[in-house]
Amino acid sequence: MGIAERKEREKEDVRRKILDAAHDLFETRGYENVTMRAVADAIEYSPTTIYHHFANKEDLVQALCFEDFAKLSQAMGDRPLPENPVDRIRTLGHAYAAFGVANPNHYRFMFMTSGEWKKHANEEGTPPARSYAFLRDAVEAAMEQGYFVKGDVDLVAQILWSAIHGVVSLLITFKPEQFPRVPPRPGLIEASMEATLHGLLAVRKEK
Amino acid sequence: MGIAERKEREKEDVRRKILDAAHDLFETRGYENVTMRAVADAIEYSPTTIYHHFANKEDLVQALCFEDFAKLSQAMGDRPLPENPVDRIRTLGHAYAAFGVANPNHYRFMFMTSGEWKKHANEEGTPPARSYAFLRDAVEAAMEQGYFVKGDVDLVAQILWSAIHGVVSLLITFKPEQFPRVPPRPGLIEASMEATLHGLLAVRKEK
DNA sequence: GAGGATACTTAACGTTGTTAAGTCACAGCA
DNA sequence: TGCTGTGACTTAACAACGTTAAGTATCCTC
Repeated sequence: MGIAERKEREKEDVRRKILDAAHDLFETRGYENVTMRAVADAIEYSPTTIYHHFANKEDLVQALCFEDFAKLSQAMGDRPLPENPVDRIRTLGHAYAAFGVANPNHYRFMFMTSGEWKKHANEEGTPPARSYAFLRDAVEAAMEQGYFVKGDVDLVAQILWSAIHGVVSLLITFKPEQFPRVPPRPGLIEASMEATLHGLLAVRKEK
Repeated sequence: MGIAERKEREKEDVRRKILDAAHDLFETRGYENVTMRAVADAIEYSPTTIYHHFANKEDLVQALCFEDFAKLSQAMGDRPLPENPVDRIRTLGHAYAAFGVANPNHYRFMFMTSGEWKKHANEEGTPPARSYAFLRDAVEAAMEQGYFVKGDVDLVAQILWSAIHGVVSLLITFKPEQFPRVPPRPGLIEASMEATLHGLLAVRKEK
């Protein structure tokens, strides 16, 4: 009885088309220009069709977002990670920043807009949680091996996350010429990460 | 001939009413619920009236934004700033973070959405530029007095800005229970600022 | 071939930002 | 005092948005 499977597959195809078209629009026209009608036009279906595959726009955009989180955690995990935990944090940070700068519209939606869908971001196994786990593990190792002062692993992971997120989000929010007074300095990403890492290293002199 | 002045004043009053109503809506209902009609309802005028005071919604919201930037730079400058430049950076950071956490919707619009209006953010004398100047001056002093390694003042200022911005923006984007795996650790703001400052201090041990 | 499920479309609703056209009060001049 | 014009404001409408009720068409099942 392959008929049900074929129908399933055809329905899945349309769903895929919708997601791909939405992804494209997202990237080329930005979030505010991803309208249900535009997506429908792109795949040559009526707007109503989308509602047979997604409950509403938020639902569609959440599905898109989870796919992007999966891409992010893949980008963070695919190249071989250094043994040294501090170097590992550096590598992860670079992959994270590169993803954000290369996909500003997706990054904006993933990390810079609130939404009910983020309700499940903290559940183990979801893409956001997996991305965070990469960082957390490295921080834990860095503490165990004496690179960082032993302490609250999540606090340190959040410090590192917010530092790199701060740079990325400023870079994609303000065009270079819109930065207050001075465009972003070249090497800001690296310099910010190095400063934060240095600040966390165990051997340091108090002010 | 006080008539022209009185008319001027009356027009200014309506403009003020619009801005105040929009400000309130912004705070209580969030950006997406600030509609021209809602603002008009709040001040008991027709929606069209707003267009006699502002070119369009973006223009209105830009005016709102510049006012908020003025409040921010006031919040950063009103309490007496410590002499010690590193302490001054701490104080400025706290004021900045407190403003962001207390006014998430305004903060979101000021620092987390791109817009043509930000075109003028880099011009000297504008509120955004003034806020940045506070930080930059402190960094410059910290370098001259030997607290920070002498180098690119703007780079260091941008590192500090992005660090504190990263924390604030994550805090107002993700509800505590939406953080990946673990809610924001208490003291994250302070810990992040201290880590960054330590990382920038002149006396430090390389890894 | 009848019945029914399922994928899709048409047409509409209410809401949004925005604007063309019109009203109305009042200052300035005769 | 009455005419005139300016300018603040309103009414009514437009197109585009997200969303949905109702209808059509296609194809599997019996």
